[in-house]
Amino acid sequence: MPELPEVESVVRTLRNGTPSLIGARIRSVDPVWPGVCAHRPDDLCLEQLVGCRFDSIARRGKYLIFSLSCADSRAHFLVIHLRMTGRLFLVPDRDALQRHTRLVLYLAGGHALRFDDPRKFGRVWLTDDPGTLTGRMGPDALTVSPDEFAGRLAGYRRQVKPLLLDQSFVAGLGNIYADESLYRAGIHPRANSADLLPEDVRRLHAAVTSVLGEAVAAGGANIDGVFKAGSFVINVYGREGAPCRICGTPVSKIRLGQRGTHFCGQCQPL
DNA sequence: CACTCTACCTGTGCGC
DNA sequence: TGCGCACAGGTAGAGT
Repeated sequence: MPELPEVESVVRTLRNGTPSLIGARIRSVDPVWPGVCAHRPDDLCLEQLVGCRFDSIARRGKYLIFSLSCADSRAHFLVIHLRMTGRLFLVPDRDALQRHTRLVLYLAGGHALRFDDPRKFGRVWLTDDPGTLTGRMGPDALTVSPDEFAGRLAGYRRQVKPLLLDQSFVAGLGNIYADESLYRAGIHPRANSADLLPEDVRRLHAAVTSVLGEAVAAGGANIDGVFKAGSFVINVYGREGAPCRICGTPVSKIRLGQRGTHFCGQCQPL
């Protein structure tokens, strides 16, 4: 399940890996599963990608934003959201499509950018204005300052876990890192944001940015071998009943805002 | 505004 | 063994 650290890892691999996607020109497009393209009314068609060149790659929350140079010399952006199970990689263009391949962009030079996604939740957009997708998002959760975090939080009166998941509050946290951040901060997921003390808010901000920063540095998470890519150690997510690594109390699991929520009742009192 | 529910999907893992 | 079903969750949108 790609959240901010996993998406950042994809960005860095595509940008700095060998080969790099930067500078590559799109030779042809194979929309293996056409539903992968969200295609809102003002969006462009994927066929218009042919001939475009990748100039740069950025991340905004969990969105990947590819800046393109195209023949019509207008600014085009390919935007991709991996959602739950999407994966993106550069492969030799002779590589066989996989069962869950949804889109292939064949590049000049013998490689292809392939998008695989078993659950078909992931989407791509081709647009002149990525702000139509990311405009309402809050600041990036990896780099938000303590003051901005506290200032924005003060505008809400909500359960803190669903608030952390709200991309218009801060962008990039998903279910796993929201639980991990609250655990590190020692804050109960059901706590109301308006009841947090200034020191709680400061600790929560530090937890969010440090958890994400460490996960980025580790190349993502490692959940009992489910995520093989990274080595970030998970403390509560998916560990219901297992002993808290701090106090030994069995990790609790509840449902909060329709989401599985994991925490230590001892270390995160309400 | 805060919240709840539903829809979108399919692989996994459980109970029977 | 095989069947059925709950479950996982990011986001949008509708409803309370």
